Amino acid sequence: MAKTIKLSEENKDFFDHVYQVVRLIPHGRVTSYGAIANYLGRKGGARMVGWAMNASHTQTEQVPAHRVVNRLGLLSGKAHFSPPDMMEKQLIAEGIVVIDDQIHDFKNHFWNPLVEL
DNA sequence: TTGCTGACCGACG
DNA sequence: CCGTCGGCCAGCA
Repeated sequence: MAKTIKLSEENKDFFDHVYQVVRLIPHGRVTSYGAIANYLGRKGGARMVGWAMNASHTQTEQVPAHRVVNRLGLLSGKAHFSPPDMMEKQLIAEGIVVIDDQIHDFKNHFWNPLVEL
């Protein structure tokens, strides 16, 4: 039976929640998989965040997955973009310095949902 | 159904 | 510094 649909601004589904958080990343900022996982309560579930990103292309809404990197500021997921250089290109277009697939001053551009939200 | 993999992270030796 | 292991959970053969 159709019970109360809790579809509010916050969707309780992990994947959808990940997408929403990623979309909230400000322009010119980046975050890490672990930070998102931690924010969602899946402290060790950073892999799931990456998995969600992999499925992000299926979403109608565009997901700025290029703003999500690993905790080292390394563009670990760039190989999943097309072309792979797209991720780096997007970041650079937002004023982020990327050297050798690594974000320069990563901590300076880091956006922590635990703090910002 | 089981078992393995995956855009990760942290701990241990 | 490097290799290895456990944890988290979804998708697929």
